[in-house]
Amino acid sequence: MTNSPDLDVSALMSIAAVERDCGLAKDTLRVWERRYGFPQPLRDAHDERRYPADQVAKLRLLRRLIDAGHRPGKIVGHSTEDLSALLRGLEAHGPEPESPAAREVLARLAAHDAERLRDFLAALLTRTGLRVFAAEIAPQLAHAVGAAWARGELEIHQEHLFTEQFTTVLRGAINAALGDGAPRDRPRVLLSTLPQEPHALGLLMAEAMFVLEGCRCISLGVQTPAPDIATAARAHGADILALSFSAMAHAAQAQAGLAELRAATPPATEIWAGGACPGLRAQPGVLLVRGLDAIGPAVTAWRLRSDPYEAPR
Amino acid sequence: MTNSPDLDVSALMSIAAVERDCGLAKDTLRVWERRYGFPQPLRDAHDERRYPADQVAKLRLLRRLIDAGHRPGKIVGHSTEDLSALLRGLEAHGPEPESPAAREVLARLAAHDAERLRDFLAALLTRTGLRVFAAEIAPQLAHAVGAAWARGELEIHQEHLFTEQFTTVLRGAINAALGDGAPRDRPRVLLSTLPQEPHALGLLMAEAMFVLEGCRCISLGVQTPAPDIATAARAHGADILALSFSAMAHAAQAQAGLAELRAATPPATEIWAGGACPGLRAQPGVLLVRGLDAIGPAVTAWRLRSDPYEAPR
DNA sequence: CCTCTATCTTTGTCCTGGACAAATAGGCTG
DNA sequence: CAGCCTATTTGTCCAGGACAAAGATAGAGG
Repeated sequence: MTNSPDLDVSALMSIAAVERDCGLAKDTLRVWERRYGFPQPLRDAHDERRYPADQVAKLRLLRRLIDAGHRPGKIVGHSTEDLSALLRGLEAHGPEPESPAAREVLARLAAHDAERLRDFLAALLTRTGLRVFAAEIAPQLAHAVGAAWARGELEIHQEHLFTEQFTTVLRGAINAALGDGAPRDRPRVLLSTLPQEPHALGLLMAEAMFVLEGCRCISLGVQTPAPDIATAARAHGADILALSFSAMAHAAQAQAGLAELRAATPPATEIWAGGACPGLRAQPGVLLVRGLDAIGPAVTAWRLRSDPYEAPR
Repeated sequence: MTNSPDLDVSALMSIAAVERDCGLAKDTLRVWERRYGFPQPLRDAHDERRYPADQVAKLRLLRRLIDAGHRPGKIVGHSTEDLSALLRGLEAHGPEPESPAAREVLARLAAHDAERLRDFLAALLTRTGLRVFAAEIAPQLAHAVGAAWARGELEIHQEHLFTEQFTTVLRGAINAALGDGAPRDRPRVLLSTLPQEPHALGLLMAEAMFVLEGCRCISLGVQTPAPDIATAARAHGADILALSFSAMAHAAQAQAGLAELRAATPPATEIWAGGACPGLRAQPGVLLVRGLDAIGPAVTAWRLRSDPYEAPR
């Protein structure tokens, strides 16, 4: 018998399964093996790679650390325990200590209590009003959850749960706000993110701010290719294109995308970029809107620019 | 000047972009080129493949036809027009050729009228009620929009716009439905999709059906890795895991993901799979729920199974 | 004539090992 | 300390070969 300590090899994950689970491309997995000697999968009867569960676990940790800014070559040699410790140590000293609201949210996430999480968010929204909630509380909470995830205190599914509940509450509030106070006709704002940005939270917060200013908002959701955003801008006669870039976005890619978009869009259409992405810079023809609080004044300025004679409301 | 008829090559799609867009693996794209002589991408300055838009469009058609049961070798030689005709022929045998509601939605999308599109959807919902809307109208509309996109009649941004408006309306209705009729405690249903499935519409429709049955729903949103879904199931004490697979999903990948999920989840937790994905099959430990109408009876059956003595409401 | 089984063909995925540009780090100078 | 230049790191691409699983086809037997 050959299957004494090693269970049947075919039960282990194939390279395709690992790619799905860890988000590391097959090519990357193979080149790491060649260069760093890790991972070191077994081989099945067809001489194909089979990854034991512990190696997959380590790969997941590596992925998260790399996303957080570490380099593969520096950390691939460490033990799984060391990596966990590293992950925990990250952002242990955030700029903000952590608001009571954020602590409450994290506690409810830790308890997997979806309903009470949503109730809490809804109550917070009612108490503070949409403006304060969207401009101050929401980014704070999103940041706290992101940081907790990077520290390894939250599982991915808990982040998903937060996103889902948060989206529900905020979207509901935006719709309610649309009801009272008929929006003005202008500016027409088209909101989206570029293909490399799958996070919808920032976009939603921005939409809330625009709606509060009485703008006419059209959201395309996330990950619209630049040429399609440009086409949509023309089709809808948009005055402003609002692009959101989360903290995880890559600044260089963002700049390239914005340049492409600027080139494809009529000059009369303004492009506004914002979000927590570090290193996001203004460039010719692209207005950088730093923070959600800046949206209101920017819209006022736009209205003055566009029609100085219309009295402000 | 070298850029006479051929625009800049670097604007064309890379092999990775085509993989994302068409759902055909890089290896597959290369081996097709070698075997069938199609696609035949240009090469950029680094001798890397660059795919013109028309070839990508044909690849999308091929993908759909293959999912519908055709073999690559038999159809790869046909022209784009022939393939469109084939695809139309397939969909002509659908249950309805195209409902008046679908035609109306497509018309409003064509006019880029976001607000009237949403008003129309909301009115439709009010008129028919959530049950009929979610179970019958919604899939019909989603299918019609998907088909129109595949036929090249809609731009991507119009599909995005539809998704966004549709999500808003349906999510609002689900929340309203949560208000009346306090849900029963069981079953607890955890909803999500696997990483290869980014479409949220099917998931949302399913959630509506579960909520109407008085289930306690927890949605993780889309693209949760299988191990994380399993962890979440344990954490929430879920009775049922509901997975959605859209028409664009790859049946083989879906099966593999479901098998992985089944292996990682306690046997007491049921796994239900559904959606428009062609070729989706039941497998040991996974219940195939064919169509949204089947959710109600399936929940009733679950309740009988789980507690035969509790009187049905 | 239909059904089941055995053989042939098609097709997706995996493999090795090489290459290279983009991103990042490190060192230097003003 | 900021800005520039160089070295290293790292992800992705490539070619072309191999093979098993899935699908089609043909033949045997009811």
